[in-house]
Formats: sequence, C-alpha cells, structure tokens
Amino acid sequence: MTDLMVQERQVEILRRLRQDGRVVAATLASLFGVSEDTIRRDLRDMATAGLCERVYGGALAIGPGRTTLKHRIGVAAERKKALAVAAVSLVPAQCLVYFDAGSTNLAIAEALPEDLAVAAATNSPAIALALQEKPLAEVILIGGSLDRVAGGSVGARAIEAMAQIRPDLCFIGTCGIDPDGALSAFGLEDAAFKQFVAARSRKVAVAATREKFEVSAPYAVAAADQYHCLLTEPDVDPVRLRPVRDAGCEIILAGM
Amino acid sequence: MTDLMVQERQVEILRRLRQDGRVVAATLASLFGVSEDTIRRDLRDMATAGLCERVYGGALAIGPGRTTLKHRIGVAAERKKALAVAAVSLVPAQCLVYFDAGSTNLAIAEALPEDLAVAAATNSPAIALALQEKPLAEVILIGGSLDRVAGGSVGARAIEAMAQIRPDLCFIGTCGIDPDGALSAFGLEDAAFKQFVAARSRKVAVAATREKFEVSAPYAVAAADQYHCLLTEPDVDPVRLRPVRDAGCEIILAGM
DNA sequence: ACGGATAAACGTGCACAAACGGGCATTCAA
DNA sequence: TTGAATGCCCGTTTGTGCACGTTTATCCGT
Repeated sequence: MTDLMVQERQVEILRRLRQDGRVVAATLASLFGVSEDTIRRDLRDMATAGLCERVYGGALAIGPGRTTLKHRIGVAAERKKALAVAAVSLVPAQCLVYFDAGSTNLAIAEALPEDLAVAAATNSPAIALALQEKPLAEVILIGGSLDRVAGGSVGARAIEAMAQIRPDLCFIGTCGIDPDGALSAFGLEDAAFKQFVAARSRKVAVAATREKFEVSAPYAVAAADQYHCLLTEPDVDPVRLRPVRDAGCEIILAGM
Repeated sequence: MTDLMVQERQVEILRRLRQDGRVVAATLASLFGVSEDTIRRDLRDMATAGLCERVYGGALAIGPGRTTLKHRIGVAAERKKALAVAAVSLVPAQCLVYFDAGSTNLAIAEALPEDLAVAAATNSPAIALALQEKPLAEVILIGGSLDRVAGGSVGARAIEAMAQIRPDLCFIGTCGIDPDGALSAFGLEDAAFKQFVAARSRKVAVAATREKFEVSAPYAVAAADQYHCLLTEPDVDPVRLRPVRDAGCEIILAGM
C-alpha cells in the first residue's frame, strides 16, 4: 500500500473498523508497511478519543453492544456531566429544545432540572427515555430510520418530522472539530440531518469534550459561524478555540 | 472459524447463551479452535462478572437469578419471556414487523433472534434501543408526542408517520382484555393510535400475560375479530378464550 | 436402592510466545 | 532548532496450552 500520512492511516483504520468491526494490529502493520508499535500508538490514540475499543492484539469497533456503549458513557462520564450541568443553564423555561443523538447530549438531557417545563425533542431513543423521567417535559420523538452508529433517527423521514418543528435551541452532537472550528460527523445521513436541524434552530449549541478536537470526521456538519455556542473543557488549547470565537461564537468552559 | 480475540470470543459465547440458554465447553473449544482450558477460563470470568451461571460441562444463561434487564421488564419477567420466545416464531424473515409500546412487546423485541433479517418499526424508545442490538434489523422509529403512561409516541404526528408504512405483522399491546375478547387501553390517544396501527397491519398479534384478563380499561382498541393471533399463558381460564377463538382468532399458549 | 468404579470435567501451577508500554535514537519537515 | 512521527530495544504483562492431581456425574453390580 502506498505510504500514507498519519491521519490518512487512522481514517483507513477507522474505515476497516466500521466495515469489519475489528482490526488486528499485526495485519495493519504489514498492510501499511509500518511497525506494530506505530499501529499500537494509532490504536491507543483512537481509543482515548473514543473511536474504538482497545483489546489485546488489536481493536474492536464501538458497536451497538451495550457494554461498549456504557463504556463510552463511562470513560468521560464525570467530564460530560460537568459539561451537561453548564449546558442546561442555556435552556430557558417554556422553550422548545432539541437534543441530537450522542452520549454527551444524553448527559445534558439527564441533567435537565426536574422542575423545568419545556418541550424537548430528540431523534435518539436513549435520550427520549431519559427525558421521560422529567415530569414537566413534553417529549417529542423524531422518527425515521435508526442509524446504529449515530444512535438516532436520520434520513428522509426524520427530516420530514423535523420540518414540523422549529426549536428555540438545539444541542448538536459532533464527532470531531476541525482546526477551523468546523464540525464533522462519521455518517453521511447523520451529517445531513444535523445540518438540517441546525439550520432550523434559532440557537445552535454544541457540547464537546476535549477529545473531539483530536478527531476529524469525513462529513461536514457546520462551520464555526453556523453555531452560536460551544461548550467544552477548560484545558482545551486556546489556539483551537480562537477561530470559533472569531466566528462570533460564544464559548463556555466547564469542568474541573 | 477465524481466529477471534478474547473479547470477541466471549461476546459470541454470550450470544449463544442468550440464544440457546446454555453452552457446552467442549463444543465451544472445537468451535473456536482453542483448548477447553481457555473456554473454562472464559466461562469462569463471565460467571464472575455475573453474565452466566457456571455448571459442570459448560454454562447456563442466567435463569432464576435476576438481571438488571429484568428489572426493566418488571414483575412477570420470566412469564413474559416465555411468551416472547413463542411470539418471535410468528415473525418471518424479511418482513416489516411493528412493535407497539409496552413491556411485553419489549420482551418480544429482545427475544428476536440475532440472525433474523427484518425491518422493525416501533413507537417506543425502549423497544428501539433493544432492536438496535439486533445486527440484522433495520429499525424504524415512529415519532410523535411521547405518552409517559404508554411509553411510546402517540398523537397526530405518530399516526402521520405510521401512515407511511404498512406492517406485515404487528404486536399490539393491551392494558386489558374484556370477557368478549375486546382489547382496551388507559389512554385515549394511545388507544386511537393502536387502532390505527392494527387497521393498517396485515396480521395483528396480541401478547398478553394472564393478568390482562382481570383488567378492563376505559378506551376500546379492538374487538376479538379485529386481531388474528392471541398469545397468552396456559393457565388462563378457557372460558375467557372461547369468544376469542370463536371470532376466528388463532390462540397460542406458551409458558411454564 | 445403594455404593463403589470410572471417565469426564475441573482447577492450579508452569512454561512459552505474543503483545504491550516506556525509553531512546533517528529522520524529516516546519 | 524544535517538534512530531517512527522504529528499535527491553523488561513486563497477558493469553494460551499442557501436565497433574482433585472433584463430580454417571453407570453398574449387588
């Protein structure tokens, strides 16, 4: 195989992970013509970024399996919770708020105060379940084809349903944040749906843990000037936040 | 079988446990191409993690014990599971099956074989989550206003979304079964939605534990001649089943 | 029905190879 | 020059199979 740059190699590994659900370190090493050490480093980085699950001998895709999902929720749980607590303060009473699928937004939905009366829409079954626990929330479920990777409805039906509502505020999930502040996603349909939601919402907020800055996903979701508020962690490199702030986006730092 | 990594092997063992209720160490050893010692070690670890019950010669799925999963289903877990196992045999491959909200139908969705390729629609976030675990299922989420009591979407939007599909088979939940075999529900919108679904489906199945025969709910859903298959428990009074059978409805008894 | 014989299954300790992680040197581009 | 990416070395960890003594289920003769 032709020599690839680091990012290219990692994207290719990710592709194979999605295709086969697993990769073997030794195989990848000979495939890319690099040492196993390098592959191990790739896999380690990708695992800390939450892109795969590291196992002895290689790595596994983060599948729909609840063990890995719980794992994904569990790893950065406290940090996500801290983000979530800050995020809910953005939600005014009596508004229509939309939660995009994703573990970070699930944390936000869980952190919603019990005594807050809002209409809450989501395309994620998991988030819908969490919202059901909030007695004063009117829950609106956005239907469509369920995307296993994204964890929520996407596609034509979802967009159709989404077209019926206009959220005052939406929390968009993102798989990666580019150096210029642009958001990206791993699925074509997922990205398209996020775009549509963002375009319909009066205010667009993005909550992202620090790992998101290390990841670049293939499909564009929104440039820095297309969302209004970024919640992230205090220890993110300020250089990465500069373009976002320059685009007129409010930046909220939360966490320990 | 291709060489699997430790975690993959254990996941596969778990899958077989769920499917067959038991696994034999020797069989697994030759299947994976590893020694029985390795399998024993796997089984021991899984038992320690509370994933299976270790017995002489292999392991059993957690039966009499209680899992976290069963908490969600509720009190009549084992009986619902027995119903569910019988119910999934009604689902042909490559069909479009609809699961109405409800704990009994959740059990059916969970009992769906992993290797069954179907399109599965539901208005319940909880059931959607369960279906997401089935790798070969295309999951369609029916959106709308979430009804807390019913546990699924109802209302105009849900009916709109439902009007887009025509299930080959649907499992309708019921809150009560009248002496004449008529189904009833506790919510007006919920009942209306169930009616709509039943009317659109080629075949309508109802899975109900014996308690349902003791309950009468205010809103009518379907008379005995409006559904085609009733799954219930063997110890239900035959007198109660008579009118259902007379209406031309197939009756399947399942359980211990 | 009972108790002992027998073979299978078990667990433990051990050995070995593969995989791992950290440290260090080298390369190369900014 | 500096920093990132990579390969190599080496001590450590992990997964696995084998050997050996123990436990358990099943069968069979009384």
